Amino acid sequence: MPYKVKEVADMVGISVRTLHHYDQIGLLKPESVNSAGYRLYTDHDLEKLQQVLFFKELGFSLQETKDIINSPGFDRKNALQNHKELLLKKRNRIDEIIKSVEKTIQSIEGGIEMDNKERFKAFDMSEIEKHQEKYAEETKQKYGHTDAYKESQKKTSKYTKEDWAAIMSRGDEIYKRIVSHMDKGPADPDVQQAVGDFRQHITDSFYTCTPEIFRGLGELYVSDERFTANIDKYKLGLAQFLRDAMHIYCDNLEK
Amino acid sequence: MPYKVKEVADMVGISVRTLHHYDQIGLLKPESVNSAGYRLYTDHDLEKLQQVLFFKELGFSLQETKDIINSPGFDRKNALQNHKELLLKKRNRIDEIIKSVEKTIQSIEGGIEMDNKERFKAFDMSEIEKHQEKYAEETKQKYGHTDAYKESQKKTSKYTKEDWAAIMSRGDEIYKRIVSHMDKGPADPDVQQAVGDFRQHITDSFYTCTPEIFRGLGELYVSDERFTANIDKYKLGLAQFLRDAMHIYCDNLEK
DNA sequence: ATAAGCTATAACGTAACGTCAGAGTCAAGG
DNA sequence: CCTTGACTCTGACGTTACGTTATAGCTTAT
Repeated sequence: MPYKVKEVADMVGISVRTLHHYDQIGLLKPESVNSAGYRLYTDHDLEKLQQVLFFKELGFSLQETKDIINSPGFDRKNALQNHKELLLKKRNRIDEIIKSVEKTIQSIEGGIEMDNKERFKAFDMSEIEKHQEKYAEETKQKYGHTDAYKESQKKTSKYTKEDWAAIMSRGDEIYKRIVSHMDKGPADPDVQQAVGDFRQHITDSFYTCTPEIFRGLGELYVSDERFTANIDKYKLGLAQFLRDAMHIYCDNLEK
Repeated sequence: MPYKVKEVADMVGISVRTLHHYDQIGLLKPESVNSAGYRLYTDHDLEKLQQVLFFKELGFSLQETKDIINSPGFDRKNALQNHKELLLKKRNRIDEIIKSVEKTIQSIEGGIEMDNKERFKAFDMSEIEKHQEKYAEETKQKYGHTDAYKESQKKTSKYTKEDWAAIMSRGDEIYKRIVSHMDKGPADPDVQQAVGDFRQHITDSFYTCTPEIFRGLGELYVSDERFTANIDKYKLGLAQFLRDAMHIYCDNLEK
């Protein structure tokens, strides 16, 4: 009943290496592994693989795909609706390019010059990219209202003024420690140590900070200017630096 | 009148780095460069860029694209016809995927299982890939340069100055050895031995030198005066002598 | 029991750029 | 005339999503 790598690979038209890779980065881990270490995929895994291929077709990176389909708020049906819309846009783009090809042929035949705006407007991806970003943003926001959020609400509701002060001071200390090591780059052991402490601090004070959430948090620090401004008060560029360091930290966790 | 990098980049919706890259690999070099080293693109360059983007859209690698559009037999109009066909296939593929998405939605709503063949057949690329290969093959043949050319490009691209020096010196040595035996005629064993070494040298340094290619090369040495002149620098008449010796060598191989 | 065909991990390679760093260029405004 | 900000250059290392190769263990049919 379970499928081995090559069976899956042949069935869906991808390489064995691709499946290995997806396993490695934690995007699609087989439901089980036998005693010899062979990966065994179930129908459920294939369903997930289909999802992955949809996202891939639409130009999402594997990391984004992973973040989206693993987020607690992920709604498969809603995702598929979104896919359909994006695919329609993609088709429109191809139609535009086809028109552009036809026009170019005509311009050759008729000896007519084509102007440059005309020549390149069909390649425009901004519409599609916008939709993608919106989509990614949407799903990210959704999980702001999930378990982590609830847990946080519950914990913080009981905090006294003194508790808050302690938490803020601890955060302050960690930020400053990171700033003091900034010159050594985001991958530096001391920085990574501090980043680990930071994650623990969040888990202790607010909610269970999973690697996924932690990564998302890092992204937020650069994408939301309110966060950026607040963090950069410690040192200009800290937000970006922190995001990078958190990213590296999460990457290392997965290995 | 000429455009600078950023102007082009903004006009077509790609990055400056991409243009740098295309220049670097020789895919799209600007028509001119000013005294400060600034790249200056003309309308003609933009036309070529449009071609490149078409090929890119269709999934050709930059190397393939380069080979195709630089080949003497390249016919722009014919290429565009081909593009149109491929784009139509691509659109069909997207239509299939859209159908697949719809079916998946239905299967969720209806609680119906979708079987695995069904699930993945839309992602199939074989049709498109086949067309691409056919296309690439077609234009390649027109050129006459085949795999040997490609192999040579690949090998030689990695050579350092030292490598080149070694190769040239080895060729030099072989030529001189042949000259030293010229009085004994092209069929002489020592000459034939040297000719064999020469063929091996070509295979090692450039491309798999089959007997057919080797024979053709010999012909080239007398038919193309640039080759003749170069070889006759060692000794007047060497080119003709070498051709004869290579001819005999190949005849002997076939027996 | 042995070959053929599959599996594993590890590690290096590749394509098409992205992303700095360090330095020169150029047009507009003070 | 000089400065400043936006633009340009050339390296050169980083990244993504795998491809490729090497080495070794497993499994199945003859």
